[in-house]
Amino acid sequence: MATGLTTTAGARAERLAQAAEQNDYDTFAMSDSTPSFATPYRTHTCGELRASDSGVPARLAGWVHRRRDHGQLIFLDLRDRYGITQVIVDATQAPLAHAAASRLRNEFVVSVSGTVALRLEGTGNARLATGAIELRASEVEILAEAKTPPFYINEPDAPIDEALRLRYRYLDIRREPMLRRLLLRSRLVQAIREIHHEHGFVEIETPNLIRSTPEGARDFIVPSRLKPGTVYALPQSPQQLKQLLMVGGLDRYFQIARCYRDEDLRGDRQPEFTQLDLEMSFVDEAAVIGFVEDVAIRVMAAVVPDRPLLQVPFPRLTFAEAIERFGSDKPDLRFGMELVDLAPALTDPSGDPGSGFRVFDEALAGGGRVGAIVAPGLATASRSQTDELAELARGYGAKGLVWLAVEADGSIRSSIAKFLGPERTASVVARTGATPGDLVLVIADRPEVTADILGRLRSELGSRLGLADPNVFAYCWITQFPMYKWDKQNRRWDATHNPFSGVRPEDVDLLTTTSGDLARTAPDDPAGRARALQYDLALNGWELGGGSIRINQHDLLARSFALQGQTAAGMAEKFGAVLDAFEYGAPPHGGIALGIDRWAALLSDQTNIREVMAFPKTQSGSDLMLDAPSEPEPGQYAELGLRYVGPTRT
RNA sequence: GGACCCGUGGUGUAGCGGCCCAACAUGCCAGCCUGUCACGCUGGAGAUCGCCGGUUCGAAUCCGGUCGGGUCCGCCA
Repeated sequence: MATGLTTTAGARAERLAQAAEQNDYDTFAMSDSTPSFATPYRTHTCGELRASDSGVPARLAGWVHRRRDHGQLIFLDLRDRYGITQVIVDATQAPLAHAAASRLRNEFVVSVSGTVALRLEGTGNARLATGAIELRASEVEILAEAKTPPFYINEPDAPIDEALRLRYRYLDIRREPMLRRLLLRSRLVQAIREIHHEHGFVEIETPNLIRSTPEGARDFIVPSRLKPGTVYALPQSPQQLKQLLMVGGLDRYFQIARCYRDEDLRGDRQPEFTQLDLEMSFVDEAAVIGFVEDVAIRVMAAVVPDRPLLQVPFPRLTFAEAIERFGSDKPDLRFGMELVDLAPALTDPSGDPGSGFRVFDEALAGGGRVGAIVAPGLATASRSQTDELAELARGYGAKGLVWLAVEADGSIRSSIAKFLGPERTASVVARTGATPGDLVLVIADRPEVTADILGRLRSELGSRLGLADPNVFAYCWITQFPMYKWDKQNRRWDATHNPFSGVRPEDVDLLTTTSGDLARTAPDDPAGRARALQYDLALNGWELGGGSIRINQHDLLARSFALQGQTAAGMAEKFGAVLDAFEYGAPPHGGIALGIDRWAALLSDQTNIREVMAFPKTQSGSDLMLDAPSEPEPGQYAELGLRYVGPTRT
């Protein structure tokens, strides 16, 4: 196959190195081509001129980054998105230009004509790419005056209230950190587009006004004027549409797709966000994973060529293994601190039943799990610090938190030492591998709850203790997700990912119930053990995205849907188009969707996707710049046949 | 839906019952300055401390509410 889908790890690594060499991106450069930026306002950009240009006449346009007025001599730092060039205006050489320069203030927009000249001996500025030269001004034209900005444009490190930055986002974007991140994001998307086109993918736009599709999240809805009383929904993802494109024979589709979900926001969640959405026909799981891994490696080479990848090819963990070892389906592999199952250490070697600590014994007797993580260096934690950790654990749903501190001299301080006795206390500590100075944190609960809480503690402590190398990128694949999770409220199975996700061939026979009737589900059904052809890609503890090989056979789909409590009528209601389409020859297909915002944020070392979005919304969903959302214009409700009745209680 | 944190000249902070008609830095304005690059020097203006209410002889400071922003839980691929 010439698509790179079957490349070996070695070839992939080689290509990575090669790509890294070829991509020598300057901070401000947008691509490796160098288009001309000359216009009537400028002959060059502010990042372009070098010593070799000295003597040539030039005209630059940009914003006044800073002005240094020495009386007869005025220095201007002229800025555009390509860089900064020093302009010098000499009253004795160009009196008119000097008069204009005297009027200038920060952020005025000017166009300056003059001659490129080497700077005087010893006055070069090594911090500027253009620092060897300056533009000796003959004419200074003010293109636009500017009010004093509400915050510093010219100090990249200045802390500024984010609300203020959002209100004046167009000014924030002038600042170097935002500019750099938006350029990085542009390169990210560019690299994605390039590799997809190289591999024969077709870029297709899908509509934003669609029918509500049950994806799990709340839809944004748009009332229809032409059909009063009905609504469109904004897509939570193009999921069904891309599957229909596969039925349409497109074979390889991708899109940089805007998606919408009306749920509460977080640092890594905005109401509208962007996905790399792709779907391929006639592929298996390995083919999709292999291609997407190539995309990711290519992206790294194009965007962050000198940042190390922890492991290539990316490690692949099964869901069960990820939960077992890290308590998370998106583990941060940059540090260890793996979960330890304490059960074997809790049995008294003398054959005495139980651990001596009732909480542990009850958990184990009920099929639960007693697990631990080791926090390096935290043995000196004070009582109030361990209390704080216990409070944290309770916030994650823990009933309590047991800790054992291994003191510098090897002795063990613990609230439950007296229950366990010295022998079992020692064996517990030995099992965790904790060494003097470490703090062992123990949770006892149902297995999945224990894993979840320890996973969250691991993640939080990893960040507090700075265990992860911030320079490294650690990708990993999580595979073999369970097909379903038990929905307690509705007493039925619920797709963990996507109702169309395929089942692993060896687990097809598990798609049954103990009752024998697919409509009468119970939590101990074999279906609960069925694993899906589903995969997630995680990066540094963040879920970048996930996908699956879809079910393309009607009877299997019907079976899977029945387990999810869907009646034939309900299916037709919700998925009519896809089900119809599948009657006309649906190829085997699968794909993935990756969060572009999260990806760009991680590659920019940001913990917040707002930092890589030009115009993001606040946590309460407002756009502080446009002041959205706003009340409709008079008549808009009437036109739609709507009336506002005020907030309703749900 | 819930928990917690923040809101003081343009900006970032200090002040946390009276010493505050509020301090510092920076920015802004004016003047001076021919080699600066966070230029420098001199002088000046600028805040009823998010808003409303309460406690108190007295509130930036304490309490309640509210608005705005953030972090997290729930929610959400």
